[in-house]
Amino acid sequence: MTVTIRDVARASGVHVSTVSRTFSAPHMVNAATRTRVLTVAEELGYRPNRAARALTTGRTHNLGLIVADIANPFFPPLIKAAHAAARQRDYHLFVADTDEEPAAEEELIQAFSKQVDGVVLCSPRSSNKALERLAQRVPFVVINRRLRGAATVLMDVGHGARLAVEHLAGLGHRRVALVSGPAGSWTSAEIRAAAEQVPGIDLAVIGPNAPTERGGFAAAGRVRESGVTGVLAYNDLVAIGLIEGLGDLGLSVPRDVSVVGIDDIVPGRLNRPKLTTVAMPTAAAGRLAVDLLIQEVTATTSLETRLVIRDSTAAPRQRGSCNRLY
Amino acid sequence: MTVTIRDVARASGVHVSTVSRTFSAPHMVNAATRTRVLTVAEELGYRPNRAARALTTGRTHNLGLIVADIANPFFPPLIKAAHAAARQRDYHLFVADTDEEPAAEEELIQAFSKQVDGVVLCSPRSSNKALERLAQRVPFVVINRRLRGAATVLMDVGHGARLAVEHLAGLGHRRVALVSGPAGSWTSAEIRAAAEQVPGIDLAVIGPNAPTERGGFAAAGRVRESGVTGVLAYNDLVAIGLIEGLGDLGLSVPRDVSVVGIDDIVPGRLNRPKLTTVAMPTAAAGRLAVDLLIQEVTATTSLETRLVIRDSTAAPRQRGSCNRLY
DNA sequence: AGGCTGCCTGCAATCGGTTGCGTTAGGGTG
DNA sequence: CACCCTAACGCAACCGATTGCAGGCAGCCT
Repeated sequence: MTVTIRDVARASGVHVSTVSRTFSAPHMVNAATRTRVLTVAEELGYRPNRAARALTTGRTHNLGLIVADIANPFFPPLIKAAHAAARQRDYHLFVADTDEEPAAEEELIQAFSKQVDGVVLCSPRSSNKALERLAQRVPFVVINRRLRGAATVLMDVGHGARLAVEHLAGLGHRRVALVSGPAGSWTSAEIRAAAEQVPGIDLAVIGPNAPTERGGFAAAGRVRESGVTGVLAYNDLVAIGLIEGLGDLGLSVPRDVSVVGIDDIVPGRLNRPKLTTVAMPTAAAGRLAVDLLIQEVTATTSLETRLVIRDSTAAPRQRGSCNRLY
Repeated sequence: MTVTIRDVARASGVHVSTVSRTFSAPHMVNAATRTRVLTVAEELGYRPNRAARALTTGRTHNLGLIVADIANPFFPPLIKAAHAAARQRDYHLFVADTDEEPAAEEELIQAFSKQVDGVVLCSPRSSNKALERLAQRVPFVVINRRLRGAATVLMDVGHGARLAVEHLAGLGHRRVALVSGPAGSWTSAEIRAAAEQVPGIDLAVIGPNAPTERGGFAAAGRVRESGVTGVLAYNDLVAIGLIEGLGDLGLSVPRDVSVVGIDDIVPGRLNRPKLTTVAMPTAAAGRLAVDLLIQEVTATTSLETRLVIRDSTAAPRQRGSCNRLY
């Protein structure tokens, strides 16, 4: 059936331990023996069983990646990058989806624990207490959240938000709305704190909103009433929904209102108008998280974000024509 | 460190085999003993080591999922559904990305083989020969490709393409272009064959094209020259790119040209105009593939596709005003 | 009382590899 | 020539769990 180390040993006339060593400690075996074992193994189609190896070494060469929602366009680039980084070091990647449920998150970490060398947790929703408890069962690195004692990869969304508002200010906008995300979100707080620091801007906060296209769509009315000329949305989906909602109210983007998103997801790039947005380095975050995990270093990293200026922002209309809208 | 079956055995005063049986064959152990073992296990925080279990049982309770490109919006819903189905039956899912390279595909299957009970191959690019050889190492089910001897899940894109062209015909279009995909693609051939069967339609084939937004954008000129009033695009990305390209040429969708996509990916839903498209049941395919794998049934299934009519299709303009464009 | 049956449980081999330790052979040294 | 050293390999225990087999015990029948 499946060819084991013993088959190779028999066929090449050496002990199993020698075969084992030719794979895991080649320098300990005579060159001639090694090549013989190697060719026999090749002929038989032998491949070491990683699960069996893990039993004694304690290292599985597997990693887990847990995200809130695989189908959310924010995550796939991160998953892809994490996979590539893992693959490069000959690790395999379990991917799991919590459907935004903290309970599923904890359950998954538990279930993974024996089968992986570590897990990458993306924007975890569980409580600090639960996470600290779980950290004792399996090493992990957290993306997009601060957590004592765990390696952390942050994306500096605050800085990006600031750039976005400054960009609006630079275009001449004075009254800007922040269409915020869910209450209690770490990201939401970061964005708000940064946006409020930009001088010369009169900031209206509209929210909380669902972090989805529908959330943005639903906020259009309040944005209009607020009389702002520029908007920073919680994320690109919200921005896209908002643009559509504004369109239904007769407001055109960027002519009547400028809109900046956050994340730089694919649908935003394909949107019309193409979305000006704060690019989150999700690929870099995924890659880095995997590297930290494999190298077992506990560090806190903050990744740069940058502003990508496309077509959804422009200078505000003249005061006269602007007023006409209200 | 990590609590094993032996720890539980010692703490509850029974032999390891009894502990093992309370978990894997509960009916074989006395109720009183069972509850005692269970409570002790709970207290100690014992969780069976699946890798160790796999060694004797031969079943890992892991599945592999290999796709061409995780970041391609077509795949995430499929991955999510596959994960959910696996999770429901207490399986874990390895996810891998081949970056469209057949060699990576074969390598990944090999690497997975010892560690999974089966793998789901999505639109595999490898040769039939290679796949048939690999099928002997590990069971797999193939999505979106016919393969002798392997379980297969097909999405009936031909039927969908036919519905799309019939939809255009029903709106009054007579001259329709098929903006095709890469040469040699199974899907591309299916679409073309089906589209050609619709009576009363004069079909122009434009292509091959890259299956991307850029491919669609680049095809806009030829679409215009062909003088068609309706287009069926190879997929939604091509459709989105095409719409943008047509816009740059002064042609508006759906006023001047109707465009139908295929796949029903998120960016198409968010696009403006919202894309009329052939919905591929990717979630159902992912779910089904996993179920087939777990139940070890070899079957060929063809999933229904359906047409989702949105805003990118309309009746063609009157002949006079239409001619004005050329 | 003796024998039979069936339920629980223990024993030990096994899955595929890894690894500390012991053995052997060969070479170098005094 | 005796001695030591080292390189190369074999031996066997072990990782954490499963499972066929056998033994103990209670209950039932004759």
